[in-house]
Amino acid sequence: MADVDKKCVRQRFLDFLARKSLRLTGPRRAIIEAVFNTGKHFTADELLKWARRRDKSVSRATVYRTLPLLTESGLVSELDFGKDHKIYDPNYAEHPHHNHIICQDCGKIVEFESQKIEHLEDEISRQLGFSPRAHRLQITATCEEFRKLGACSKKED
Amino acid sequence: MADVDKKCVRQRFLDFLARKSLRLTGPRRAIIEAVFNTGKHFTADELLKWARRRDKSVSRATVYRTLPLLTESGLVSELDFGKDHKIYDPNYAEHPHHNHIICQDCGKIVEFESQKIEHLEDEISRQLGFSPRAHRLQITATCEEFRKLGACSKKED
DNA sequence: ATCAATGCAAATAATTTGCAAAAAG
DNA sequence: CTTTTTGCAAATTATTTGCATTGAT
Repeated sequence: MADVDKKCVRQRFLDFLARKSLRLTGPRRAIIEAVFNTGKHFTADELLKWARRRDKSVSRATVYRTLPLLTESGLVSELDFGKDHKIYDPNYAEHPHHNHIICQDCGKIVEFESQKIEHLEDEISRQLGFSPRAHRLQITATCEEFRKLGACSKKED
Repeated sequence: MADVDKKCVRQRFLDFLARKSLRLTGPRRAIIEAVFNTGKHFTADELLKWARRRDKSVSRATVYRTLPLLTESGLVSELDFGKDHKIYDPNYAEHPHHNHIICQDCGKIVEFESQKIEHLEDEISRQLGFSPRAHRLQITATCEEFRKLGACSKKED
């Protein structure tokens, strides 16, 4: 993601705040910077850590109060992989229809899009009497590289 | 689902218990009956309620300790719709590859299968260097019937 | 008898909330 | 100044766990 895009998305969120007459405070600024300077998925706890690097005083409560604003703005989406915590995805604005592959070996989350799958989803939904509004497709997989080499170059952290 | 199937699935779970030398106790029996006598998705709390109809003494802890056995057996699957609780699906054994449509209007969850989508999922996974192990596809939709008539005959409870 | 399974109550852990103080517009 | 936002600590809620007791094999 180019720096222009990051700036653009951040600006769109600032506009969102302005539109709702919400105030741009120090803690909020730190959280926003943290969110839109990463391309990675993150948890509430990670976001708190990142935000505190910019402003030591940011509280956990403020992070939890800001996350709903981010998802409401449509610029971040909430993921759920069955863990006890939610994962947030800052890549929603650029690719609103993307899906996820979660690697069982390295934990990495890879994103992909498919017009074909989406078209089939629409078709089936209609047949069943529904109008699709959103979809979530998650594939759990093992990594071929890991199977062959016993290690995975995609491994994070 | 025919009664034969229910009996069959229940029997498969009893076999699973035997294979692992796990004991068939009263509370477990009540929980098993409750699970395999419904075709509906359920929460831990609902299962507790149903099991207690059969055996008043069943404790919440036992329900929570039995659920992992059910999923481990492969006869029930765990769903996650981003709510604060998990939902369990007793229809896994018959249709291990099914997907879900969640109606925003009436809350109903409809199941469907699609070979075509699954084939595309496999293809894309391979292209990205993965071997797919499991997949979860959830479509959130609105109900056409509701849109036209202002009411939804699928509405549950 | 032996060891797994239970109920109970207390413990977890992520998230939410009440409230008085601080800061934005 | 007025209203929103904050940090703190306490509350919430689904789920898990320690432990003494019960029950299946």
